[in-house]
Amino acid sequence: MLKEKTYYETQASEAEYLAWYKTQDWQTYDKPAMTVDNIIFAFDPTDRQLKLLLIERKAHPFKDKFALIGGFVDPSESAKQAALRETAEETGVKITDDNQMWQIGAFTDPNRDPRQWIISVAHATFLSPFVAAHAGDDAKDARWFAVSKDETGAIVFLSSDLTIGLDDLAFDHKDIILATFKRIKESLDVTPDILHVLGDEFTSTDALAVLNCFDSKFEHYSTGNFVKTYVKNNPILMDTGRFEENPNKPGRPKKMLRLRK
Amino acid sequence: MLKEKTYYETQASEAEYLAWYKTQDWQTYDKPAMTVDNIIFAFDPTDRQLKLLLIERKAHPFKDKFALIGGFVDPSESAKQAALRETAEETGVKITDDNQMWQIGAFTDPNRDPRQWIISVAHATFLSPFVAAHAGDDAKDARWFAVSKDETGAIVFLSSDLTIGLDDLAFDHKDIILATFKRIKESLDVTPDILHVLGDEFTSTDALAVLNCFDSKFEHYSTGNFVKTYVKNNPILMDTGRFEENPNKPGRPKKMLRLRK
DNA sequence: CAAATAGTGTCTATAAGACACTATTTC
DNA sequence: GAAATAGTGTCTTATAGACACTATTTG
Repeated sequence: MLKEKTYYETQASEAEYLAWYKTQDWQTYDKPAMTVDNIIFAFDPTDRQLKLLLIERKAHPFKDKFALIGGFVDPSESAKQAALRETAEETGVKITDDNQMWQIGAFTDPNRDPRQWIISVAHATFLSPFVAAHAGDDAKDARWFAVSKDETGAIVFLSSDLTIGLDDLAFDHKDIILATFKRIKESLDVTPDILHVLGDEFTSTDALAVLNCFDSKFEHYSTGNFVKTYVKNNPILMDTGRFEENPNKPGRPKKMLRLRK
Repeated sequence: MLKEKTYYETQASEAEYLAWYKTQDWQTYDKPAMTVDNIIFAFDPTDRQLKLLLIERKAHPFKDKFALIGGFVDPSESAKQAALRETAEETGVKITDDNQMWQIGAFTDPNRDPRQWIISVAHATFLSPFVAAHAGDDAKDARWFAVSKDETGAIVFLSSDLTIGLDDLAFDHKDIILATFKRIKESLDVTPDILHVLGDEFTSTDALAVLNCFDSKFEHYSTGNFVKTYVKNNPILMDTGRFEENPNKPGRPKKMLRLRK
């Protein structure tokens, strides 16, 4: 028997090896279930704020806690394909631009789920357009939370009648979200893909509002310096030449910008 | 039956739910096998070059191709713990500093392994000290390759009698290595953890040699400008006040630098 | 016209990089 | 002293950010 294995592994052709491999009944290693969790960001045009989609869990474990959107990965798809599928199912939005979804990483602590060995590959999604949230089967509620910071600088999520902190989240979603914010912040000057939440064209004011959620250096930035640094000199943003239509507000018309390809 | 499930999921306490959960015979989702692949970098003091550890596969699939060090993840450990264990097994070096190993990401294309559904969580390791390579059971050979570039700028790996390119590697290890180089390059100015391959203390010349493998902007950098930018002004490196011992070479004695904590 | 808002111009401090010059060692 | 190597000083240029000023719109 060992001879046969050695023959196919080292003497036969790769095609022969693979054909033989499928016929064998392998004693396999233990395997984890694989899920994806999706950190979905979008920009709410009503109040011009960056928001994060969370669901309130209906069932144990972590009943009544808020959690990221997630689901199992199918054997025929990659983690990214699963995350894209879940995004389309949950929001109705089909992400087309590859830069609108980043893999953040695999979260693999064997105790991260109290039920069984379940790993999760986290993806951050920069959704556009903004759509209303609706709860699926496993959720009591689904809603958009504005991304904000408390007095101590910790990330908090605000909705009309509820404020939640990272410690209020289910599973290891605190870690996942922290890793996501760290990654987005570190990439901001090079690949500010988070701006995809603003759609194809956007104003410098909205861009600053979004960037400020990740790096407070933008807080005291004038639109003037922003445009100079990120549009005139840098290869990141560009001026479309168009202006905002129907602002319904006083003020000089805003230039529409977009990400360079 | 459905009533019982609903009761435990939504009415019972979480402890009761989990106790009940373990008694159930769940029809599970298909699960992938989970491996780690390890991109192990080290600095060879003999020729003062950054090197990458690859093994030559003894058996199908990808027989005779070079590949990253890898192995299965145990249900009791995280992917990082598995990668640390594999590193210790393969090299004898026990990594202690958390910054010496980064998770690069999960590689989950369902066809990445021709045999079955196997995902891999890639980790980059900045090994120190440098140790000789030795082939394990599944390898015909294990060796250190100097990290270099060909005329077109593509990454190539050099050893005394063999040059291999990314397309010569097994599985999707080309993608894994490309993602690793990209990530290290992007983080260079903020977290140059790759310099851990140099040990606790190192010279500016060696640091430049390592950094140059990831960003060619260091190619025409004088040690003078390097020290000014990365040691005097920046919070990344610092001068230890000591000098290199026994250089056995002409030239002004080299200052020893180290990464700030 | 006042208020609101955004974009431009200008100045200053800082930093990066080029490069000549100095320092220290081996042979 | 010549060759090899590393570190320092200085100059130029580019850029970030502060901030005053200008532009455009609503009411």
